[in-house]
Amino acid sequence: MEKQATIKDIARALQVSTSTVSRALRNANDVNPETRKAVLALAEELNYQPNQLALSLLNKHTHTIGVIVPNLDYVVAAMVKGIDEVALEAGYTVMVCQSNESYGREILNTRRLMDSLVDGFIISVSSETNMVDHFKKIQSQKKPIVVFDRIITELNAPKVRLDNELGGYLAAQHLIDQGYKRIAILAGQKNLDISNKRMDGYIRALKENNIKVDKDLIMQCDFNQDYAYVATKELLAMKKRPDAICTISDRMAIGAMLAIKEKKLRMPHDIGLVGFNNEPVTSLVTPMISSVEQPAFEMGKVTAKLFIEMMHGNTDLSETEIVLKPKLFVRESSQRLLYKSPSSTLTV
Amino acid sequence: MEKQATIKDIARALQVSTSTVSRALRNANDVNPETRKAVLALAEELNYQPNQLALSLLNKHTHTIGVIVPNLDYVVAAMVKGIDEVALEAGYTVMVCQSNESYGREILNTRRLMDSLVDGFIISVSSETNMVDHFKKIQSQKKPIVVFDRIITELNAPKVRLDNELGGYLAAQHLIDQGYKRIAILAGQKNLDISNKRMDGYIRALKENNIKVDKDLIMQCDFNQDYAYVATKELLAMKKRPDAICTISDRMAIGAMLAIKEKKLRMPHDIGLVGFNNEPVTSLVTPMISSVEQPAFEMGKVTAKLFIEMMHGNTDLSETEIVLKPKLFVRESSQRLLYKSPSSTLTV
DNA sequence: TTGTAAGCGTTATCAG
DNA sequence: CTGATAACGCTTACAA
Repeated sequence: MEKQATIKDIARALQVSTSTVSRALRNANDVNPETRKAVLALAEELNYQPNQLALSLLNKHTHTIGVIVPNLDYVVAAMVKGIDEVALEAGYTVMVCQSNESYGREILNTRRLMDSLVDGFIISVSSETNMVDHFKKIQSQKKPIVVFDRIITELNAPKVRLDNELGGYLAAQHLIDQGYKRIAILAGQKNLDISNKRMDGYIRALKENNIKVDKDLIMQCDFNQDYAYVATKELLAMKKRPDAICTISDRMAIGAMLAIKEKKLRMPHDIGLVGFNNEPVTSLVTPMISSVEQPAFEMGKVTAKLFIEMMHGNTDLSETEIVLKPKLFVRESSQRLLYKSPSSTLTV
Repeated sequence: MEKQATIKDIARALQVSTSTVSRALRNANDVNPETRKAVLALAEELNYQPNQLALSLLNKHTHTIGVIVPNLDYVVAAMVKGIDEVALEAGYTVMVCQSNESYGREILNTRRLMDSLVDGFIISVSSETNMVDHFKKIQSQKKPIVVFDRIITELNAPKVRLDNELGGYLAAQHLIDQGYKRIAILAGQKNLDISNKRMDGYIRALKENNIKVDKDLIMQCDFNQDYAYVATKELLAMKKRPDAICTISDRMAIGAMLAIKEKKLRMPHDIGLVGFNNEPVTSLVTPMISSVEQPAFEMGKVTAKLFIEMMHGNTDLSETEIVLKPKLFVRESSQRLLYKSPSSTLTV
């Protein structure tokens, strides 16, 4: 069982032509039962596996999907798992590459995957990405792209995303309902659609409730915990500090929480907090953090299904945009109405 | 720029043979400068990219590594990131597949990746895996395998792993140092080397300190939080309940913590707890959980390097086993000596 | 310096 | 029912 056996080996051993072997193997109808049996037996014995490379060269497809994601954080991992699930089922293998939030890395990844001749791409862009030339190049070569989660509007491709605007709205509206008046938001980078939309939702909630939008309460910072920590310290140092904070990720919420604890402010009494993603950690910290959940696994599945559909592609899906709904999970960090006093039930 | 341009297109356009084009493209020395210039210019214009499939078919390698992991949890994601880093640098693209802790899925993944003709494999086995036939099949076809993290001793392949025994030892010894007497352990499944080794370390620590090993205090349960929660409840219901618990993952530590809190026991006063992995969550919960750190990113890098070395493969590395050292991070959950009384400094 | 032809593993088309 | 032959895109002797 040294080198993989090929059709030729079988043909030679059986004194027939390669085409006969090929036919026998694929159960074509016009082959002598005797011959077929012999071929099948030998194939089994030699542990014959068709060389996919040769097939791909012939058929021009590899049954492989290139997935490019900015990182493999909790939510993204869940999305990837969803993609994986559906892809596997449909007979596709998935190549996952991380851009590490780097534009350059993303370009490199796309090139590498193109080289590997994936059949198409499923992409969530890096936070640095605001040009799409590298993706358009893919499309110009007729390879389908589906964009998900961090979509990029400039690209003409089917999209699957969360209703981020609604997510931001839900968070802010909830804080308003709880009686908070000066609500700040830790938004992400300016060029991320995902951040802007969540911020839009926040703004809409304020406006609908006739609360003036205060630019000073909008912090555009990096997605991560440390930046959020710093930004929150800034917010809390203001003369008129906010009495609630929306964030667009749980990681940022954690950063904010750390800054809040450092200031010895009590949640939800002195200040309210809402995260985003509904990671398990939100119900592990004290107080537990309210958070907007996105159906990550589901999103992955939907995206992969869309991709498969596109591959089979009769219909034009380029205008398709599937929007999934977020859901707010209310926990301690924002329920001011429930806890009038600094009750000890909050800290176990 | 419709279909990818091929060497033939260039040849036809320039009225030369494909071999000339091929040579010109690869800067072979025996080609007319004029011709070469023309070829290069046209290639550029047509955005010519060599078809890797054809090359692979010819050269029998794809510059692709198949990575199979049981899941994409925090630590694993970090390892994958490390692998990715090194692989990319070395010109390899990585195909990450999750087995979802399923033996069947793992087999499917290996077959798929073999079909995709990856050059070799980097593998961390599923918790269900105790047969290695599917891996031996790979090896019989001369594809290199490097096993990492969850290694499987039955397989004759280079291995990269944590000194799990030491990890377990560190945790238990620390608890002993803190004066805990009845130390339980939540170990993982029996067939996971990783679990057994950590348990061995725990046992060694007890023995070295002349503490009798009590079978009842050793719980073999699944890796996850819920099982750990249940197991801990059982432990705490014993007539002579343990006064400290070692776990082999932070997820399990969290499960244990939940059960402990439910019982209204105080950490570290009434009971000590140590986790494993040093995930960020350990310092976010109250009390903060001591945990054994493994250099995950580093492990990924080392593994990939070993793989690359194996590919270039002159030397026989099959006996190689690289062992990385864990490090204990001591936090509140186990520092009994520091906190004599149920001080409020523990809960913010 | 260039072209021809064979080969990588497979399938499809067309004769026989 | 079976066998040549060409083709997928590329490289590489070998010949010219």
